[in-house]
Amino acid sequence: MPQDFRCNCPFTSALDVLGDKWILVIVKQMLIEGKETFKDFTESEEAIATNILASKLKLLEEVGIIIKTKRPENKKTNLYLLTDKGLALAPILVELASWSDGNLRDIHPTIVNGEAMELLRNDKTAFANALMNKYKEKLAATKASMNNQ
Amino acid sequence: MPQDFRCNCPFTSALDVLGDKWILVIVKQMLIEGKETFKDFTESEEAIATNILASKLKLLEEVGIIIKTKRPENKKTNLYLLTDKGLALAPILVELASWSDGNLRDIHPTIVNGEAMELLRNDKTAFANALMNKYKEKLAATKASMNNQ
DNA sequence: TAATATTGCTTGCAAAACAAAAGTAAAAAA
DNA sequence: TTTTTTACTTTTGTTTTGCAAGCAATATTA
Repeated sequence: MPQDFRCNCPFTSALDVLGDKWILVIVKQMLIEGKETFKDFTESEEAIATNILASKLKLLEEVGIIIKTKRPENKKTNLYLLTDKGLALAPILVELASWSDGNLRDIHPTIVNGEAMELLRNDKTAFANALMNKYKEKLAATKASMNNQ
Repeated sequence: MPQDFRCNCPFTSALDVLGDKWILVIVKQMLIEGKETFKDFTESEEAIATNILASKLKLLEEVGIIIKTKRPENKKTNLYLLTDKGLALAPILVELASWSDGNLRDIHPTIVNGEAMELLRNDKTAFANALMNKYKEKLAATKASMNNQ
């Protein structure tokens, strides 16, 4: 199923791809929590069911937000990594968190409010860039370790 | 049903509220296309079904993103207006459109690419602020016309 | 004023998406 | 070589979505 779009509106088209409860949560887990294997995702606090995880990972790969690889020394464990298209979602995630921070605490008082949130509040663009750079470094390290094998 | 949250993560919590195919499309229609009545929404190009529209409007109201009013001279037509909490979604919408612009054209070449998109590309923050200010002016005008009656 | 149209829904039903639990096959570890 | 781990798939519901029709209250037109 090659993604279907409702119309030519850029807002709506983004939601045709990203508009559900899981897609961006998976991207967040990769970008912020460093998850990269099927098992990693099943162990997250959001507790996604394995059948849904499998279908969403497939969709993310089809759209080009992630790629699926393996480390040369391990034939079993798949590695799911963000592409540039996936990394470009960082500013959306940051805006989502910022909106929660400012507008959801009245109906959901236990939303975390740590040091990272302070940084995010202070400069959203810088926060998003930091996330992307950190992930790019990780990607570079992963690639390097693969070539060493 | 008072909104349920999966966990205390600000990213995930935003998606608990906004993560579906319609919520942000309705907000977009209000903020960008100036829609404000039930009929307005049913006539949009995204063609939402009336039962889904009704349920989503209810949810948006419960969460506090919109309010439902009437003009004093018309007892039939409901007016749905964005609250501050709803207006604060503008930066998210802008980031979504920006991501589409830069990352979806390969699989969806007919995404619109007009003058507005150029402005958005040029300065996302300014674009979001302009949207919010324009809507606030409209709100002020609506309120004023109500007091005149 | 009576008939007609409009607005804002609700209801019923089929299809698709989501979810919990269990099962499975290949690879890795003991 | 047995056990465990990883990455799924399958099965069986339940919930959400979507289409079509219906309906009541208000507004408009004749």
